[in-house]
Amino acid sequence: MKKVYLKDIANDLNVSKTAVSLVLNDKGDENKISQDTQQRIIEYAKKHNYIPNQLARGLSRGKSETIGLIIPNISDTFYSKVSGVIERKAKEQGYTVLFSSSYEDPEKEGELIQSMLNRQVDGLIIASTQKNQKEIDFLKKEKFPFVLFDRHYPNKDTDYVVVDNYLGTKKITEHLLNLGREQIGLITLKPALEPIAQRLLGYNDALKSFNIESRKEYIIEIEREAYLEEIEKAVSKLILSSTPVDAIVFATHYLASQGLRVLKKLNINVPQDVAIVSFDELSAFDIVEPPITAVIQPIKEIGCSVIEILLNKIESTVQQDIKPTVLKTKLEIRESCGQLL
Amino acid sequence: MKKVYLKDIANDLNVSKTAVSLVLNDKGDENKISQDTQQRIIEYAKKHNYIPNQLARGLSRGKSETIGLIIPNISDTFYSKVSGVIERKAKEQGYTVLFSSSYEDPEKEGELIQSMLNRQVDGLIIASTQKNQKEIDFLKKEKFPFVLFDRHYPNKDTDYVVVDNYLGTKKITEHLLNLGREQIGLITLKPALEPIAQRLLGYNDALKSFNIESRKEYIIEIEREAYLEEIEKAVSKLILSSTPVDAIVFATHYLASQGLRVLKKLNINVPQDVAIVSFDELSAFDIVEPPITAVIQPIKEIGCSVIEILLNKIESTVQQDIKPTVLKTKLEIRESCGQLL
DNA sequence: ATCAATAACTAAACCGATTTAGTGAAAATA
DNA sequence: TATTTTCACTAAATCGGTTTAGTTATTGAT
Repeated sequence: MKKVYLKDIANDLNVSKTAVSLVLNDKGDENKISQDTQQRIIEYAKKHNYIPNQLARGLSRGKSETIGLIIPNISDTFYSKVSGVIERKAKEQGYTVLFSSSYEDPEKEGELIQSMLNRQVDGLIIASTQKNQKEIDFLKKEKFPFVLFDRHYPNKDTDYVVVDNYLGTKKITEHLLNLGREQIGLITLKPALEPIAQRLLGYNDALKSFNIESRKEYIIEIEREAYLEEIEKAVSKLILSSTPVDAIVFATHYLASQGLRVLKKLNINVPQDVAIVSFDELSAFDIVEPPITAVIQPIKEIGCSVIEILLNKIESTVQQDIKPTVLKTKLEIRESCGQLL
Repeated sequence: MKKVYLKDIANDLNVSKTAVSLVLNDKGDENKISQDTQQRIIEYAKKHNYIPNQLARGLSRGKSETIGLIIPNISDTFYSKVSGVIERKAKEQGYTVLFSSSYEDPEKEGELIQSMLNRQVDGLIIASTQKNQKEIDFLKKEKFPFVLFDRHYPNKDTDYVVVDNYLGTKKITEHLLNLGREQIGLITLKPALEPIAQRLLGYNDALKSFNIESRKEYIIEIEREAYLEEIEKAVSKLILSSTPVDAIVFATHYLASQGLRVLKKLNINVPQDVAIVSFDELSAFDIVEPPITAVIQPIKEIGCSVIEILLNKIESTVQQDIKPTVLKTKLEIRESCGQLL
């Protein structure tokens, strides 16, 4: 069975390509194609399994019904879950998703944006490395529809969807303080990224609100690329210091799980010796030993907001306002903080 | 700054579209375009940030440099990790990945295959619901490049990449038997899928090789959609039976983690009261309580094999043989099986 | 001086749709 | 009866590239 094109249908049925195209795009009625002809076209198309070529379609309509998704890493549970939501919602509206991971490489991210643009995506969703001011400016200037999520450029006026990283971290830190912990360490990443910077602020402000001075040596900023090794040093330093901590805040789920791994290895009792909390979680955090208290990100809401804003921008003809969305996190209390001291 | 097209470059530089196209596609030399002209074209393109339209390009070349990835669920850690590998490798070869989740719905999967085809993907990667014989036959008949992974159609002659589900499950079951466990239950899914069926076989054959009779009431097959509730019943049944099990094999990572959750809730000691093992794992399985013994799938190898086979098919002009790939799993022994009884 | 070969291009067809601007015939209106 | 509307279509341009089949002008060989 040979592939069948619009032209073939037109030829075989002795009608014009125009008629076929109109009918198959549900514009037969408004263009007064007779019911009989419509029937014949639709039947023929179905019978011969006509598959329209989206490249041709996209080219002539200037719209590809595709959106580009650029994230740091699809293997990370947070991004894979948000991606799942985004893809499902996009599909519901007829869009397909092209995705690529930047692996935190700004240059790669820049290339990906270009590559997505030349693939004529109708819009872009980016969890950025935050080092591509130029590309973002370009998108803005061209009025190209895009939404940032998870990480935004705080000095740029763009649409974005983030969670309240500041408040989330403040909440978990205060939770520790409320339980009587006072020597609280923070293991975080080098704060190049906005959410990470916000988490540091939240930690500091929580201490401040309890009149506890933030100690430089309690705050350890790790290089992401070498976090597996560095976290071991970090934990040891906090625990074996002359003034050891009695609690540790981990700024991401992978820092927390690796941190717990190290604590177990060092035979430190959690939460008796140190309490731990995590910003963001893994699905197994409730069955690890001990179950880890964490601030949870509203995955579904993030994905839904992102896609809603983007599709609005793509499909509405009037200029949409730029609207930042900041979602609330949720504190999930488990046993890794222990009871009131 | 207006968008610049091939035509514009040609007009502004007083050369033909042909020349511009050839030069920008690195075919200037072989088509004897003078160095000078090449220079001018390349400079102009760079200066004006020329972005070729891939839809147009794809349309005229009959190739989109895109591959389609259809999986049950991008949010599942196994698929998201394999997807990560696939996307990275694809990108290295200049391909971008379109992805969509079928959520185990065969009808949706069928639509996705059609949708990918009309988007003119150059090849397809599918972790199938295994209920789309028709579509698979269609792809075969059209000689369309595709590779199945994780789940294949055992009665169909196609390329696929899977792990040895049979042997993997046999290994973990035998591990339990070697430690002296004899009343071994299996919590698995309704065996519509090939890997699940294979896991059941592996479990049964392990028992057989130890001359232990497989008991019907020890094998519980769960409906995937309702696994969270059903697993509770399943575990209770195995544990509270008049002849309770002393070990449970879980056929997937999510069954295992949910199973452990339930065991904890029921105050059953693992591994003292029951040992547990899992086929496939979550990244936190080493820090849950107790750490769960599991059979590990070689994620990276799976992804690499898939993409290698597919790109080979896409890019080679000669017909490639159909080649099944079966990869080995690895047994990761942790504490959830305890010591030799 | 003549013919073939080569260098440096280009015009135009083509990919497979969508869409604009019409067309001829029949029906409705003046 | 003449004119306008409506009906049921269609020819051809267009989207933005790639590619085939030439075309000149120049150089080299005989």
